[in-house]
Amino acid sequence: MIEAPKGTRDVLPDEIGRWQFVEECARETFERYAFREIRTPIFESTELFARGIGEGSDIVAKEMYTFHDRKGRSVTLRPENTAPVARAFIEHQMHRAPGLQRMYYIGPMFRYERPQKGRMRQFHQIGVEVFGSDHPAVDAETLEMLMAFLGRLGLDDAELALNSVGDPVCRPVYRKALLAYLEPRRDTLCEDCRRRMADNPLRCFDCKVEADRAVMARAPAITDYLCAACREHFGRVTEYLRAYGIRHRLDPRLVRGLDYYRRTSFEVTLQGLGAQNALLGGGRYDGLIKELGGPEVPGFGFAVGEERLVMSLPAAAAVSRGTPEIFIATVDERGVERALLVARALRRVGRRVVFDPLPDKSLRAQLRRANDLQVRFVLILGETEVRERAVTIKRMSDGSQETIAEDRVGARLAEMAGA
RNA sequence: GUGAGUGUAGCUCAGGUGGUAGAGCCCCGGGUUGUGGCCCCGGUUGUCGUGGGUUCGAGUCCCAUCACUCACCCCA
Repeated sequence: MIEAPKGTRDVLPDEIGRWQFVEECARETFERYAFREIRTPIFESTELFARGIGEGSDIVAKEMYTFHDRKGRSVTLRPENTAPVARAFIEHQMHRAPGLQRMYYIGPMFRYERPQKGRMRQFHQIGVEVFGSDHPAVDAETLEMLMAFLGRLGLDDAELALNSVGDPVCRPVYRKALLAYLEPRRDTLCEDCRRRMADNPLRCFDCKVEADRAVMARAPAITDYLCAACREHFGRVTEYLRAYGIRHRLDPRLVRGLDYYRRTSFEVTLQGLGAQNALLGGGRYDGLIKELGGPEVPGFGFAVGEERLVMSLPAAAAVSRGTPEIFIATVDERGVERALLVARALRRVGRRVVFDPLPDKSLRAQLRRANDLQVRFVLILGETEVRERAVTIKRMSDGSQETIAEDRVGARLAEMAGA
């Protein structure tokens, strides 16, 4: 049997309502803030991610789905979408448009990893990007939009953690200070942390080893090393958040894995997600456009893991949608032909009609099926009805039924449905 | 890439110490020769993940392999 590839899965019709609910909520919320959708290719030149995300990041180093096309070009299934959106921004000279550019996207991403709870090789992200301003109000307003979005989904226990990771002026200074603290303690740290010290000492803050956490708790905090400009920016962001009344936790140990982040960095965590408790992450990336060969344009954005979102949705949000309201039952071939015509007439006036051509099944079996589908009405087209050009309408809620002329069915159903 | 756990019916799972498979749900039919839900009666459903080995005999023991799950790494 051929099965879905490792790390991929089907979202079946029974579950799709939750996905559609989340996506509609996202579109509606984001568009209130003047964000517009952008759709970029699902694969890009490998170089885009190597330069955008950073050669040293785990994503680029070991998690990309990279292959060569028939002409030998190296292409990669996108592992994230900020770099592709930035690429599109540059390619289409969007900095020449007046004002800020605000975009959102919804779609699949790919990372070659061992699957576990909340982590798939093909997963989906809902994300937004704002280009063209480094004003802290952009950070604050986008965060406010994010929290509004989560609120509409009923995720009230989401926790926002916030930090500033500095910029190319102050981060190297902090890095040096952190290493100066860690070096004398190298021997007490775990193997992983010693490795982290070499490539990105800030990652030591993510360590889960108890002893290491104690060491890191007393480590210097990046917020004490920010340059004046970064400190000013971060201060303004938190002020705006206070003005909004948005609950958040300042976490000087919050570091993110992608190289392009500057200044504001944040994530939202939720209980119940398993070991992968980050629901989303984001931040400011003022150097990215330039790095990719574009003009000096600042940016800010975040990406939500849609699987993790759907997983965390309150049960009450499990809306079933578009279910049929009318079922047509027949008992012979003559009835089938009438059923096709009656169904078309009803659909033309907007009713959702299901007709399973099962005249060989007993009426009882067909009604059982109608009951499973939870339709409100069943139209019966038996021998008598066909002969008299009539239709029997059965109301499933109380079992009552009446037989009327076929050409009056639409009007009568409208009355009954309205009542 | 590393570690642990689990693979038996469409689904959820039972099957001490080896004797060639079971329940509930679902599905189908009937109780109602044209009427759902509840109830009752009857019925179908399996290469026991795969391949080897031990044995008179393997769902059960051994080895290998694959898949899934969870965790590490890292991240959404």
